[in-house]
Amino acid sequence: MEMFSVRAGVMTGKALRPPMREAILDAAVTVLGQNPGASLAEVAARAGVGRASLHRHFPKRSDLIDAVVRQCLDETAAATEAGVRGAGTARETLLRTLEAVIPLGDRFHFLMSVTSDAADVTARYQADLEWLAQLVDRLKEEGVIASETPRAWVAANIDAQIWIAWTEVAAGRLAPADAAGLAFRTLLEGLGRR
Amino acid sequence: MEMFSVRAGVMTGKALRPPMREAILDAAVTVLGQNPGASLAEVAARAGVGRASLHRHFPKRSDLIDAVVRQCLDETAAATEAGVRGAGTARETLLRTLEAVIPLGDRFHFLMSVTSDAADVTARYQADLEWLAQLVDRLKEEGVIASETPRAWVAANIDAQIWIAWTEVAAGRLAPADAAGLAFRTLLEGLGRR
DNA sequence: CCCATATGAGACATAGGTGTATCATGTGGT
DNA sequence: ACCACATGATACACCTATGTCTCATATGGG
Repeated sequence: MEMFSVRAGVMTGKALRPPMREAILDAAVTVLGQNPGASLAEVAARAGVGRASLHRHFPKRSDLIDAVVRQCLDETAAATEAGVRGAGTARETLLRTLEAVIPLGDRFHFLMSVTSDAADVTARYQADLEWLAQLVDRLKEEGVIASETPRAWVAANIDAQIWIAWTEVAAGRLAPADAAGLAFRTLLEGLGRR
Repeated sequence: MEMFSVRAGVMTGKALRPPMREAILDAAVTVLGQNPGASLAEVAARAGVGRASLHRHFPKRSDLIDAVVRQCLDETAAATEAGVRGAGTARETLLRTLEAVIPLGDRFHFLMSVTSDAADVTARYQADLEWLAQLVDRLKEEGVIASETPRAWVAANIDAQIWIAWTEVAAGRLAPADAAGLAFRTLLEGLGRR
């Protein structure tokens, strides 16, 4: 179930174990995402490291939280950026964004359930919300979405579809390849029969 | 912001202050709903009650949790029952259920975020899920929803619409009278322009 | 081979939450 | 007026999590 994001190991040909910092962050996303009140001992155990080592990299609990939030913001930002990069209609951008973001559902969920009071974190969070608002406006301009629909309502529905799709995929009830399409269709056309 | 559910005061003509038990349960829904890890001192303070008195009514934390979960189950069950009582199409039942359940969004959210291991609680929870599954089946039989759509997907979307609608109402961005209709329309027709 | 560095394990003090007991006060009913 | 009872405040012991420290070990580079 664990998935290590291997970024090092380029220079040397040897298979490098991911740095401890990465292992801890990955474990924190999983453990704290399921239970925001989990102890650092649980996080350390999941990461396969000693609790003392965890404190060496992240002296205080809030340091760990902030680092995880920043990583989640990095990953989701990279995903949404990739979705936006290919120019096209807002409708196509929405679909590409769903495809890119749904696999990061656990990251997404973590950002929802945890609050960080670091200044840069809240700033970046606001930026993400602003970006989403602009996408909604473009969808309205293209006539994809009725302009009377409240922006907050649309944004909340997009978030919800991402979360639902990831949950269903993670539960094994939905094929990963089908997730984005189903979320896209449900978002725009609902569950009603055409 | 507080809303006391007055059930006593029938025999006597005097205006009775709601029993302490009710005040504590209401406070627990609010406080523990926002932060499941909140301390009992916070709950007691919100209820305007001493921490010792809280322990007299609910000796252990788990007792309080269980009591809150049971009350939330009672309230949501009463609401859904009212929605089902009036015979009609599944489509009408869904709309009535949304109208009845959305105002209980905080209760609903509490049931989602908190886990209780009491036997009767899990049993009633299963019963609620079963009820929802039957409603989904009826919606499919009537042709309201495509029969290929996975049951879990439909159920998750109904839950999401309830939560979104309550959140928007609570935030003051949506009129309570509009909530159920908007959720109903979004659920069946999506956000796309007709 | 030797050494710098990082890690794991454990001990330790501290803080905060939980649960219990006690006591003074206030309220309602008789 | 009196009494039974519930409440609030306080003190207390207990437990868990946190954060710091020390020490033995291993690993990797020079």
